[in-house]
Amino acid sequence: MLEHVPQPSVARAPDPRGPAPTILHLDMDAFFAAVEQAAKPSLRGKPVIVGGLGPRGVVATCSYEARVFGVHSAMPTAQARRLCPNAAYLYPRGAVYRRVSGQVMALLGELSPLVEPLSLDEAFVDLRAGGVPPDIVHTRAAAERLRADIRARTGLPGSVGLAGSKMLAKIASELAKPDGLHVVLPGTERALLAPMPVRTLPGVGPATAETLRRAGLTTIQQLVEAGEDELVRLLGKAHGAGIHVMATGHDERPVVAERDTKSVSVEDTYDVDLHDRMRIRGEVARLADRCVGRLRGAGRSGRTVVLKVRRYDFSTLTRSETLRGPTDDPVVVREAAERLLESVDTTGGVRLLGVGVSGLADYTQEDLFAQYAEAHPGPEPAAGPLPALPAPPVALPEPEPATRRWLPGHDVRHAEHGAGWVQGSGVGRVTVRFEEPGSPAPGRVRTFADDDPALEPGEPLPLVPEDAA
DNA sequence: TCTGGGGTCCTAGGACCC
DNA sequence: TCTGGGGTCCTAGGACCC
Repeated sequence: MLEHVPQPSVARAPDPRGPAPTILHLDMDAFFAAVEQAAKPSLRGKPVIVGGLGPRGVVATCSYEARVFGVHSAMPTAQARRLCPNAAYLYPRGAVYRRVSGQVMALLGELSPLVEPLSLDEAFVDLRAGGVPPDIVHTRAAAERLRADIRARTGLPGSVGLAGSKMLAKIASELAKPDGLHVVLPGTERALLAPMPVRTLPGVGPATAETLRRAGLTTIQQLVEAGEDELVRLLGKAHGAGIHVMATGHDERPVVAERDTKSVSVEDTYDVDLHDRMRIRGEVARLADRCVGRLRGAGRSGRTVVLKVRRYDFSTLTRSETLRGPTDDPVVVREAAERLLESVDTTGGVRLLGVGVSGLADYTQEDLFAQYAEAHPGPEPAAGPLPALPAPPVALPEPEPATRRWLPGHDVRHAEHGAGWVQGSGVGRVTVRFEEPGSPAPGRVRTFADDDPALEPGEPLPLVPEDAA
């Protein structure tokens, strides 16, 4: 799991105590919830929970005010409602988070060409590659400037860890939260790690932690004392060795700027289990089309089609089929997914279906068609066995028109009252709070009929006026 | 009123080839 | 003539991450 690649050679003599803290890890604080609080003045200082709001939804992110009640990420939303009934419950606004993330990543790009995003709200930066002198004074100054720039540009707090490796930089940003900076000084790494729980190490999740606990190992210090051989015995070769290396404070993984996407997938969990086989087939076809839509959006094609089924009892299985060549043809992917479904027993009901494509190539169907036409001049492709490739490029079916649903948290505009967001809806009514990111105080609340012609979906507004940066 | 959605990487067995 | 050994591809499942 760990790649042991030597770091680029250093212009200065390396510190004998360990590498200078030139790896920066940024982690935005409660990102989705913080964006919502910035966008909606009435929510500032209040518990905010962003996630799936249906009967099977889970919390994606919650504000610090909600964490006080015991709410956390990945908790079922129903449980969060019991713990914190007065929070604001909002559907995620993915487009807004992606836009803000783009602003943050752009600021990181100004620090160094070596930026490795881990998600919308997290990234590693190799400061040395950005020409920041590898000493604590300069790296600390760069980190503080970054935090200030992020706040000025987006209005949001972010925490930063600085250390000599990715592992320790990430641990440091966790220590820095909320809205702080933590630097791991060279030579202090092992003492910092020693008392921490094994779960602190990347790659140690619930299963590994339980295996280690049964062996009497709960702290990182104990992992070091157990030794590599024992960890390999407990966890297997690759995992055990990797965990041992990290427990001793070593982590040579380089910051990698551009990772290639290796798979594309979509999945849906249904509010109630699906039983009807025709319905299930129809859903698989829809998912295949959505998956191909994403695949094409990325300008890619793929060779292996994967069907995922989660049954009523949460048991999950996958079936896959590898085609002769990569495709981005919705018909090909749909038919493969439907074939795979034939081998799956769905009696008892299905709670989730998913379709994915892996084995990605940098081609679209149009490219393949052009390639084929070039290689096989003539009116019709031969009907021979090998190149199943080209029927002419197939268009994706039009997505079904978006039904007008008023989801809590989403933006609306009223002909008379202006911009606002949905607070709640039901029984033919929708309640809207009229406020904008720059509003000085909580906005006023109005309730409308949910088919009021004066009300329409609105565009999200910038958190900070565009000219502020 | 249990358990989302989007990914990555690793393992292990069997097929197949040389 | 009773059982090679290595390498790659495919499939399925699982752990982990945010």
